[in-house]
Amino acid sequence: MATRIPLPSGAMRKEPRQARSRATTDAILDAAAHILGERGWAGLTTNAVAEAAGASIGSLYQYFPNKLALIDAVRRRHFDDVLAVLHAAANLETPRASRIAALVDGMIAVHSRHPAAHRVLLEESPRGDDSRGVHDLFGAECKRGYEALFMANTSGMSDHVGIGARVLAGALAGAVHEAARQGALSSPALRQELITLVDTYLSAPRTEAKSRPFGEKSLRR
Amino acid sequence: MATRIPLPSGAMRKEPRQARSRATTDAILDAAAHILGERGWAGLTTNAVAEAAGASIGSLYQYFPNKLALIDAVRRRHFDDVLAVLHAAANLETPRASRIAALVDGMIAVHSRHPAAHRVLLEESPRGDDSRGVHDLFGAECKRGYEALFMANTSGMSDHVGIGARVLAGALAGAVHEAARQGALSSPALRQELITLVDTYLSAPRTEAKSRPFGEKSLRR
Amino acid sequence: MATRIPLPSGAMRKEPRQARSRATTDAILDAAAHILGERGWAGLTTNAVAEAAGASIGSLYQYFPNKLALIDAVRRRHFDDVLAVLHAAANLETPRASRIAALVDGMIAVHSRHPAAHRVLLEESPRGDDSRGVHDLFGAECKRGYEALFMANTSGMSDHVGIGARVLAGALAGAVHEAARQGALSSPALRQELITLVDTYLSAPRTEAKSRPFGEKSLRR
Amino acid sequence: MATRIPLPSGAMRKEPRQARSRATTDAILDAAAHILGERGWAGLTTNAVAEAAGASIGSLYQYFPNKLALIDAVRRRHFDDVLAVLHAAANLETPRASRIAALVDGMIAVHSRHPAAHRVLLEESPRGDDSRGVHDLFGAECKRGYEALFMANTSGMSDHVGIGARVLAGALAGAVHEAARQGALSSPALRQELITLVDTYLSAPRTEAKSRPFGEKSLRR
DNA sequence: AATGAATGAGAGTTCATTCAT
DNA sequence: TATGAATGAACTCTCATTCAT
Repeated sequence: MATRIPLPSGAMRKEPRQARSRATTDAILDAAAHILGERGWAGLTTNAVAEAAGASIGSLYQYFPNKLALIDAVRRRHFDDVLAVLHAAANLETPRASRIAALVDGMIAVHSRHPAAHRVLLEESPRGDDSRGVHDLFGAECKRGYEALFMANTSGMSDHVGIGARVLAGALAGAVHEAARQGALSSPALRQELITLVDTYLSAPRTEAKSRPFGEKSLRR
Repeated sequence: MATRIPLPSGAMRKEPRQARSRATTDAILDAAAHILGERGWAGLTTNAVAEAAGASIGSLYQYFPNKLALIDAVRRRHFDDVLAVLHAAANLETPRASRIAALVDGMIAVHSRHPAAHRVLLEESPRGDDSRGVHDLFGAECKRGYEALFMANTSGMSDHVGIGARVLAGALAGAVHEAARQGALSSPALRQELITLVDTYLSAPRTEAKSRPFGEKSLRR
Repeated sequence: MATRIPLPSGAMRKEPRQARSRATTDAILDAAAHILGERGWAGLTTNAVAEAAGASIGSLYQYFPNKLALIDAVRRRHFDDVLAVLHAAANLETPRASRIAALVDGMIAVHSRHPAAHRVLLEESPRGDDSRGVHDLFGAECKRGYEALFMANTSGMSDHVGIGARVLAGALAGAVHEAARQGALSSPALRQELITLVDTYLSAPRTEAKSRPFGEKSLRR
Repeated sequence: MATRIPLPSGAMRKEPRQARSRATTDAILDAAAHILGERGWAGLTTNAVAEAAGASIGSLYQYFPNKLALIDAVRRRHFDDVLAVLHAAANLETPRASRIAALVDGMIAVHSRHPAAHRVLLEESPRGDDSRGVHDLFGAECKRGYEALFMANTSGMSDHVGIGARVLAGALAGAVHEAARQGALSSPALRQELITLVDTYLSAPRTEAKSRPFGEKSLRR
């Protein structure tokens, strides 16, 4: 594989300010996401990305110091999208149902662009050294977003905010990825079930009592 | 040069019958799962697997015709574990709460062995040629298992069995994987939240009415 | 891992159009022929070829998809050379003796470049998948060439054209290869004996009578 | 490939005196010749030979110190056969035509056992270090045999004995190998053409005059 | 003696990355 | 600035050979 990491692998070699540069980097990122989804990590070669983007391999390295920085950038873009969805879903000025629908619709929309790429991106793929910073930063941001959403939509108080947010995040992402794998992202039934999933989970009665022994009774509402 | 004899890339070159051989192949599979979780697909080299298993690279290839067949075998083992959990959770002779607890506990247990390996295994990693068969077969089996579980634990009827089962499967796996990533698999709070997730989702009122327009009302219990 | 894309294993990955590329591929082919003659098939490693050609192993694979395609290319070049000699030797506008001398001199010249490589090339060395096509095509072309030559230089008619051409082809190649092995390719005595071989063989009286019983008499002139 | 040569690679580890051992070594040699002809040098692996011979790889190494010694033994057997044919063809007590027929028939017979193996064996395949001795010894013996045959069947004197013998040897072997490749070894026409080839070549008028300038005239009888 | 699992050097091939043009 | 030929470290896989049983 090689994966030599000579440079500080910083985000980008040069910020693309010109319109042309911007178009090139976007094309590269799109190509990377596309190939990632289509052929998986094993099929994601820098040369393949460059070719699919209509650029030369040299140009690719003009914008991204190495392969890891490239996929980090793809990931960052995906995080941005997810973050935007989360912010919308945490907006208390809209009714609860709308917020949940916005969350579900947003997640579906986000994953509709490169259906298969995201799971590879999130679940696998090594993180660039820079990512240790950037990725964790965005990961934390996502966590905060989900926690805000969790608190905004949950009725009672709960000391499970951290865990609950992660469970929600994982569950929703998992269900969407699974649907993406089956090519069922656009099914109305999926939408409805996801809403049910999120709605019922967030509606579950919770108390502040720490580690209340779980028993048969607690399962019944 | 060794004229390439494609081999069905199938399961194994030779079935390990002796105790020793069996121990070796198991060690190899464990090593592969371990490395997969520890270093991801990019870090999974056949030599690293052999070394970690305390075997020589030659021995590895005595049992697995190629790298893909190796990870397919790891995947198959994981599928078997998941399947066992599903069967237990679909057992109608135990009370509902027990079934759900068994499902959650089982999934947590299954993912505790190689916390990080499974997401890489399921979400990424190319499928061997043989996998197209074996994997899909197990995938279908899992689907059936989840559908049985869905029907066994859902109160009303629903025409969303297929989608619902997938949503449940994806959500549970996603949440568990996310927790595994955070190293929170053994947290009691996680267990409780997962039970809540599954329980509330399965308890959600469903009707046979096809594509009932989703509105504010349906979100309220 | 790089999902194996079998490639027609065909001629070349990219046709070398530029002068530089052409020089590189030629150097590689020469190096391959050289090593083949010097160290035999067992000594022909792709890395050795690349090094001998003054190129990197990567460059070699830029032009030849695999080792088999490489030796197929070497073979093809040799076939071309042989074909050219055959065409010259079948030219009826020159006197018979000249034609035969041209054949012998041509074959000696062709084998003088890589004295030992050709026998390895023709007698051994697996044929690439593509070769099945290309090689047989050239083989057929050679056969036609030899048959034309046989008919052009034989006095009487014969129903042994096919066999006779092959015998001539094999005999001449065999004698030249044997001489090459002894390093006697440039000996004038060799030239004379080869001419004698070809001349007397082609001059032998032949009749159309099928399978005339061979007896003592037929050996006497 | 490895081809480590640790032992003096002497002929054989132990002379097979017992009948059983003898049968095993013969089976191994036959298997080697068979595979060599069938799959070429690249397909000749020690494990394949052992399996084809119905022996274990361990047994093979009990009789042959390494792969090279194995093929040297195969070669030696072939040389013995050829030598026997040469001796018969040099026997002056039988009429000339019979001698030539014996040569041709013998060579055809020798190559009928493993049609394709011999060319690989003679033309290619590395010589074991021991072979340097054994092979050259047999090679010299063959050369002497062919020279005897050449002198015995040529009418006039000639200073081309050495070259002529080699040309004859190479031509005959080449023609037979070519026929073997085409699967035409048993054709009566082949036999007749080979006899013509040898007969006319040996019958060609030769003088002692050294390097008589070759011209148009010398081609006409 | 015979067996065949195990070994590991080394061969074929890929692909991240550089740099001359 | 853009290109893509060239590079070579690292990877997958084979097979000659050994040795415990």
